Amino acid sequence: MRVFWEKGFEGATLDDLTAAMGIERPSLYAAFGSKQDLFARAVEHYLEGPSAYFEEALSEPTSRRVADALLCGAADLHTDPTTPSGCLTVHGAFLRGASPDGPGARLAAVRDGAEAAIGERLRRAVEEGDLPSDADPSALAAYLRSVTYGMAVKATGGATREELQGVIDLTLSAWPTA
Amino acid sequence: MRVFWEKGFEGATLDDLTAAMGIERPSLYAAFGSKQDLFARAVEHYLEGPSAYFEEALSEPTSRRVADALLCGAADLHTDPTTPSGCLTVHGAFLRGASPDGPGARLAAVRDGAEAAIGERLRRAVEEGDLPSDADPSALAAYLRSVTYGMAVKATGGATREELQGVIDLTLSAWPTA
DNA sequence: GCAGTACAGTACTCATCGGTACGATATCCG
DNA sequence: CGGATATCGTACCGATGAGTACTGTACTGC
Repeated sequence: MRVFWEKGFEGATLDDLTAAMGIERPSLYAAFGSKQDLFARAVEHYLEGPSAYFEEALSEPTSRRVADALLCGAADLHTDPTTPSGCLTVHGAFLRGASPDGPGARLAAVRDGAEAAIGERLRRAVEEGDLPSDADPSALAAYLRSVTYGMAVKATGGATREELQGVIDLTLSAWPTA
Repeated sequence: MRVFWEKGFEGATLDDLTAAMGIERPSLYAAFGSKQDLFARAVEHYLEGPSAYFEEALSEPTSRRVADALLCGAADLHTDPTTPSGCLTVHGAFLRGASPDGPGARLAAVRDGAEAAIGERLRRAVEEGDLPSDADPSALAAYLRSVTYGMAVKATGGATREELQGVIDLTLSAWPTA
């Protein structure tokens, strides 16, 4: 997973992958079938492990705390010194092949699903009166995702957690209150 | 330029490039030297052409108008139907090689330079009283760049100009006033 | 009209990538 | 202890990428 995270799908060669896993190529193919299948498994692990903050964030009681948890979770993850910088799913947004069943499409679905989930959560917040009735949950979700993507790009380029905190603070200062 | 813009440095093959230019490989090498050199030229043209909105935006009279022009210019560019989606420099943020003189490093310098230029402009705005004295120009610049990068990622994934406008509106609602 | 030169295009080289066949080695069961 | 089997690793294959040598042609200068 870390190899894909660090180098992306195309940047990760089989030599990289086998070296990181301590197994040889035939074993890898016996266990996973293909590079694409292995990547799919890596994405699953990423979503269940490092990116698990996401689901937890959606469970926060107020929309503002949801937003804060999403942004801080992403910033923590993208600058965690024990893991590669940046975001696996954002890294995968720039794949050569655009085949509808390829890894790029899968990641696009993951990203779209995440934004939709945030939108749903914020829609509930409007219903609960936690957000003003004229707030646009979809736009707020797109905003949060944009900032998150942007932080991933900046983290890939070497931004620090502190810099990203400044971004988060400004982002949240735009958050509407009921 | 368009080929690199659309496919990135590594995604653009020599066949793509020669086909787009209507010349053959040896002519390309005679004229530009190498793929990297050609890419450097493409980046120059990108900065001077499509991305020229940037310098104009910095000349806007108020910091808020600077921010608005930067964000709208980026959104327009990234969703212009006559050009590839997304941003050449963001696309290049995810290159395999990390060689200090490679195309990745060059683009990183471009991105860092852009953020620094925005920071400078906003610092001036603080001095001029156009921004409150407790505003943090660097943080605001990082915020603008994050949103811009995020819009580029979203545009690459197919976001529309209208969606991005929602992001811009929210982004600017966080803008401090003197 | 002819020699010299510059150029365009074809076809090649070398490296690397994803994926696999095959031989060597170890393991398990009778 | 022996043989079938499962597993591991080396070595290979076809495809594709960047970069280049070579040949034929057109054009210039005399």
